[in-house]
Amino acid sequence: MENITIKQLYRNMKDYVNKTIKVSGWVRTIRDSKAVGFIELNDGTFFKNVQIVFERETLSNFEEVCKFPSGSAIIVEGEVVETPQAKQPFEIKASKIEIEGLSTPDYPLQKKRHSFEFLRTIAHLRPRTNTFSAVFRVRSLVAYAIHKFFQERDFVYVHTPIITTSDCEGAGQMFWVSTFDPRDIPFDENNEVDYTKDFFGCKTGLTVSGQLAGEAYCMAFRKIYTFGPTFRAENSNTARHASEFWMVEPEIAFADLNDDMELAEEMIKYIINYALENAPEEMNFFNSFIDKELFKRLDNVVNSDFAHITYTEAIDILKKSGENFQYPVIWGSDLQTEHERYITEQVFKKPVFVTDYPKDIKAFYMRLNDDNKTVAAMDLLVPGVGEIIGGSQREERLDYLERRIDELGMKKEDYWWYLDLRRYGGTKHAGFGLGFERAIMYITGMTNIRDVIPFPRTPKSADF
RNA sequence: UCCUCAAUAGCUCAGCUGGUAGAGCAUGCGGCUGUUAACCGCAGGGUCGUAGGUUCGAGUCCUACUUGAGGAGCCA
Repeated sequence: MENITIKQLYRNMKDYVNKTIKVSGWVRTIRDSKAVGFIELNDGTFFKNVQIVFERETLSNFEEVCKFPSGSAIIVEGEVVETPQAKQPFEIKASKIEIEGLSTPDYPLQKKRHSFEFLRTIAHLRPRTNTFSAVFRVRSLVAYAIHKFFQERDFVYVHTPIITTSDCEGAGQMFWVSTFDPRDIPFDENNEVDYTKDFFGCKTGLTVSGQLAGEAYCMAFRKIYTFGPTFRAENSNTARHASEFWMVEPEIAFADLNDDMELAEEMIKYIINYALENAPEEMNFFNSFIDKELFKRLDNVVNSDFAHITYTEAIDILKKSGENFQYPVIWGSDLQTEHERYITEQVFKKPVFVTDYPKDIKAFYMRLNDDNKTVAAMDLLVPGVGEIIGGSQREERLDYLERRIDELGMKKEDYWWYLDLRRYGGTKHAGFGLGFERAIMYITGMTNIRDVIPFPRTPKSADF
């Protein structure tokens, strides 16, 4: 007998109607009465459940089935029957129900709403709930969409190192990687930690960004992207920060900041469309139960051009807004969250690129503009989530880059290979970093980054 | 790291100005000819986050700590 997935059933229902098939999955709930019972069965392949009907008269183990606790894994044989009047389009009249793995009555997932906080404490079971089933299927699809988007455009996927000596200057605190015995760390004659005795013979950490390495491959393949885990040891306690997250970092050669923004906008629209087209049930669920404005917002993103504004213009708008901001609006200081929110949520009500920030608040590798005060940087701000992308045109002029490294008191030797890229046929080039989880939050309407990562790592929390 | 709030049954919460704990859901048992967050009846279930303190008496007041949430900083 054919073993059918619930996805197949829903997608090609007509092929199975009035046929006897076999399905297997996990019991979400069971309701029973004297003569008949109903099982909500989910087999993992599809967001929706299939309803299994079982009757005392026709099922030999009726009593036993009634007592299956939620969560039990079962195998069902039965006939597919159309039910046009009912809530669900069809159901399965069971002729045989076998237990594969029994659950227990203390199964933590009840037939009721659970708080996301509680579900985080059972992160190993939460993918069995509607919300997390939807989140993580969408996460998977969007990851695929990102590869698809870049591969269709001839980008080369580069695996930049996870363990690295490059700390990308200011991108964030690193987790250090060492095989030292923490109770017995060797020191040199200056009483400094002697990293020459460590595993790699130097100080190493987990990557905070693959960008610098990405640039090297960009200078060979022209268009590249990275997509991998990123680690930041920042003591950030917000709904938008995690210590381990995934980042997408494309880098394009012979390209300037405008090309960079075009790419970013095209990519965001592409992945949103991909989710809407390939996970309609999940997206409908988000729109109904997580964020009632979701479709409205996403439609607005997909169908409108993103706004563009320079940092200086943004300061101007904020100053003239008449809003009573908690933090003063001063040219030269970074935009505060309240400022960013005002611009993207109140002024434009859609994604906004803010460009050309003062050089002193941005990283050393960003290209100096002709005004000598600002750099060719861009942040993409979106309503609700805030900064979802940060990018820039990179400084390709060797003398400018060296001068900047000196100004900031950094050591040129540490960047020898990065400077080489400018020495040996450097071109203008640009790139950006997309916070993958922030994109998932934006697409699903989930408001906490801990709920879009299977087993999230945040300060004081690395369970599972 | 800072500010604010929270922690009571498996879950979600109530518990007033201090007088030794309650509901709904879940679970168990029973009932119900088709339910769909099923319904009806009965039952079991709590050293009130931890450690101190004030008090005749603390879930309730005070202190510290832990964990969580929201906001801020940092960023993606």
